[in-house]
Amino acid sequence: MVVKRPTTIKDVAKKAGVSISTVSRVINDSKPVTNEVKQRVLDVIKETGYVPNPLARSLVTKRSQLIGVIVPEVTDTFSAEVLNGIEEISKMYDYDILLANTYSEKDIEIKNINILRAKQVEGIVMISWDIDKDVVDMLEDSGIPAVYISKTTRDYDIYNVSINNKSAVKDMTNFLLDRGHKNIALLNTTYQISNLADERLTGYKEAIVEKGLEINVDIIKSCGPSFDDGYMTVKDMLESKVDVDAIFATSDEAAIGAMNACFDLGYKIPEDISVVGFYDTKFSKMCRPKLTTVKQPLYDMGAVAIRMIIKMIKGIEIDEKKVELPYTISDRDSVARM
Amino acid sequence: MVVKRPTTIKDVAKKAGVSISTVSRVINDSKPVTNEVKQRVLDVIKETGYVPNPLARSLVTKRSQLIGVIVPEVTDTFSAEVLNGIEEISKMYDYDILLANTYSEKDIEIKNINILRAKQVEGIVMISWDIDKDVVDMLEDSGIPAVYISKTTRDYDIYNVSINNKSAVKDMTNFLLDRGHKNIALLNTTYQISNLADERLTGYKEAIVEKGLEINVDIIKSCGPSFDDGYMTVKDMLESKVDVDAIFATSDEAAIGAMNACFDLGYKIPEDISVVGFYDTKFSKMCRPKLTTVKQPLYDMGAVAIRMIIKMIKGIEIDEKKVELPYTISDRDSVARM
DNA sequence: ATGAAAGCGCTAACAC
DNA sequence: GTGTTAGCGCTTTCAT
Repeated sequence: MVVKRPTTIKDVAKKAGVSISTVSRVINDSKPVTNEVKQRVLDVIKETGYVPNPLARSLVTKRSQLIGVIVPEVTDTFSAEVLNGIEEISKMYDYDILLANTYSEKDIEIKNINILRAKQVEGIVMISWDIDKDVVDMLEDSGIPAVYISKTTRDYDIYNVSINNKSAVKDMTNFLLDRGHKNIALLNTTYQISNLADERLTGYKEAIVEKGLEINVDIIKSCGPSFDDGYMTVKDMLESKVDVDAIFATSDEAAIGAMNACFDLGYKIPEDISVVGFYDTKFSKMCRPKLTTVKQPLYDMGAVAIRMIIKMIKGIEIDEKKVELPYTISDRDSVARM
Repeated sequence: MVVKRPTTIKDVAKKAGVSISTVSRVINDSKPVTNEVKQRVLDVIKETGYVPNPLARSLVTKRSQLIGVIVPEVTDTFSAEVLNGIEEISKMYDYDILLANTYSEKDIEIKNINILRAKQVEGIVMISWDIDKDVVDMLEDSGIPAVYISKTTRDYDIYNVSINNKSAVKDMTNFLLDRGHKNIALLNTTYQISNLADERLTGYKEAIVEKGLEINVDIIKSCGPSFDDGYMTVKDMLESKVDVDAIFATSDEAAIGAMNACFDLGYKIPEDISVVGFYDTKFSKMCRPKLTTVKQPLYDMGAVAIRMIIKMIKGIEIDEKKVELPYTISDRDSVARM
């Protein structure tokens, strides 16, 4: 395993009998070069397999061709699919992805932002459930273009890509209502803060009230996003003998937990109780019955965020700071027509 | 959003009234510096928030503190959990992760290796289902330390982290046998090549034969790794009325597909048929009954790979090129005692 | 113990 | 159109 010294611009220049600036002009197409000379340089480059050292280049241009991506959990399906979009689009623009994981911990977020800054990333995409004020301020201070992919932007004046949670929940609630359901339980995902949960709750309530029905607080539950959270919440709820003909969980995993709780207590889905989820992750097609859920354009959210970042890097004006992407309802097999 | 020019070593030197070499010595602790001077420099650094520019540093030291990670699919659970281990450990050693996705396509793999090389990564972790000879040669040629996390190394002389597939399959087959099962169907995951499938098949056959039972080729099936693959394969198999009292799928998703096929055809799990999987991804706890499966140390595989890379970068000898990590059987609820 | 100076590989004035 | 030169921010001899 011999490590050979890579060819540099000097080597190419010497071999082609030109100056290094000419070589630079050829590789960057930055200034006109006589065709004959250009060809000679190109030949040498091909022959030697020369690749410009991006470190040296970045040092002088101040451009690293690197974009930092901060995710709460690589293993989280939501993040992974968004990351997928980010990765693919950034490659199209010759950017590379510097990845950092935070476990949703503010300290780690801040630490990672510092690392990414030091590595000279040109922009940062921040995926997180909630957004901390300190983090926003810090990113703002750094002057690095930043786009958030967060479920709630709170009231910060930041660039953000998401879907409209309130109206998504409202639409799904209406969907259930239109299918004849009257007692729709809401398993509202909570994170550290209630801002997002509030938005969703509002959507839910609006739909119910507009239908002329009453809000039943006994079937509105705060509940974590995991399978177990959904399972336990529904188990408790059903055992307390409330009237429920549909369950809307604001996470697919919780919805599947809910389905399993129903099964275990002898309820049939969707005959006895309908269950719907949120996100349309791959889980939703793996359970039986297949889960009806709000489909969010995760890949596109990543793609859009990257395109925004690149615009910002280029100094192109962006009309809207907060982008809301369209969602749809994936109607599968877990909702009855009553 | 004012972009302020970052503090450089020069600024610090001037402010502290010393030369830039002294500052360099202080930040790298590379040569003795008088305590008093050191303190002065440290104060200025703190005051200005100076962070050394890693690009400039890398340019002279030839060390980028970057490790390239190539994955077949960010959204794949296996890759994501391995990536998790890689990310966490590399941060511990002050390395950052440059991420590239390949969709298991050789051309993209090669393209990405080139990009990573150009970005001066010090090492590459390559996660892939199968390993292409061209890729191996290319990586070898580049002289960049590389560790593979692949399910099969074929016969290449490469650094690889995995589990022993043959013995894992054999152990699980024995587990089923010991529980009294006699007709164990094998859903053997196939990728482009059969090398890995062969290893697994051998493990399966050895267990059966050593128990003095006969191999029944009618219940040995090649089958993709997805939910649908498992579902269809098992549906076909059960409809053809073969004798089966257990199904061993070499992927969790296929196993869950298998479970669903059983349900749909009226078989109870585990009473009528036991089902087991492979990997222990999060799916295995989300289905009912919970899936008994071979648990692989995915996080650790990433961690071990990174540690190997770092050793290689430091020029430390590595005793074994191929590391096999221990696996266990996660015994949950999908296997009967007969 | 400290400073001066060279140079990592490249781009971008500036000359000609 | 092409070459010369000055840096980018840093580490590392080499003097002192």
